[in-house]
Amino acid sequence: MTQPGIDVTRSVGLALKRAVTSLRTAMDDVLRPLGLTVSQYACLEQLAQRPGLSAAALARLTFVTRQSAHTLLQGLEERGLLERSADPPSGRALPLQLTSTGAALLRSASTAVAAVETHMVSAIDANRVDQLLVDLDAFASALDQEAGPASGAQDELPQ
Amino acid sequence: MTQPGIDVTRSVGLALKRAVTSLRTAMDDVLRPLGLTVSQYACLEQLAQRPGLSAAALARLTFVTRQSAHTLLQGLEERGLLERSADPPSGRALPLQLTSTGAALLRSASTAVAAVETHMVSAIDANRVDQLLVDLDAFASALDQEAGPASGAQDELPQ
DNA sequence: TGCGTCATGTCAGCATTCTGACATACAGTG
DNA sequence: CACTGTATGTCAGAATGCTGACATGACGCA
Repeated sequence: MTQPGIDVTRSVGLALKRAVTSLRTAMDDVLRPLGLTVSQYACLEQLAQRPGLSAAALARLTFVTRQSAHTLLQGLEERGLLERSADPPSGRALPLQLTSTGAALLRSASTAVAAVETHMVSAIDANRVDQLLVDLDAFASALDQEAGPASGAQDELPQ
Repeated sequence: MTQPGIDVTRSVGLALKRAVTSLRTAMDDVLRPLGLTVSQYACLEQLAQRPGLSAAALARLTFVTRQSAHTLLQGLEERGLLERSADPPSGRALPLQLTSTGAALLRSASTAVAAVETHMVSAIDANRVDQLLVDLDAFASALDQEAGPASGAQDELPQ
């Protein structure tokens, strides 16, 4: 029973999972009144910061497949929160952009999500936040390089 | 565009998600040759450390619903990796335990997973690991209390 | 010009996990 | 003993995300 080193009480992986699960639940709770899921919010947020993104590019940024992004975007488009330019400027990629309705909804969502994140972050010493970000990023980088490219999604990010 | 505070480059939530996504992918990669998913591995691991657990208790420990655990356990039982005592000692709870086959497979899985986690953790200064665990735990606790009980799963953990 | 490759959008099917619901078994209370 | 409450196991359906596959448009190259 004394295996290599899976002490549950000090597994970083488990601690990460717990934190993410709690965060996701909390975000779900504040986004539900707005009729958004966490994935949908992530899409809107990215789209606001990078208008004209294609669906495939958006998928990479939100760490899902472009198929998943496709169905998700369909729902958002039907609700009038975003629109896709009818004219493909270059290849097949259709630039996406928020409608004014979508932008307004995103503002509410951003405020709510920011409150959740602020509350979470306030649970630790402010001086450690920056270091924490660096460490988490180091984790992702270490794991991604190990497994070869295309770890988070099916392609590299285009930057 | 200058909203409350959703600077993507320094969002703790996003950093957490990236790290967890990368970790999950890496674990999937090493567990796939063994025919296990991350969820299945988590079940086996918990079961090895706490033999006699009921399915519902296992669900709480692995942060899923007992319905999900049920279907997952069915698969593991059919593969002969675990067995449930036919006699309910008390209520309806059927104690679960690993078979020797399951224990052997878990040993391989544990070794593989430990290697992934070790590799991830080695990306940061060893002195910060303990603090990181404390901080992540503080995140989860802060979020859980906010949203009321029953955040991670549908019930509190029985400890 | 024609062909191979790649990225994208899209459809279909499958897997996983969730919510909802129901039956059962025990504990507590009258 | 009967009634209520709680915990568990289990089934059914829906939601979400994945893999696989295909068609299309752009680009590089002979």
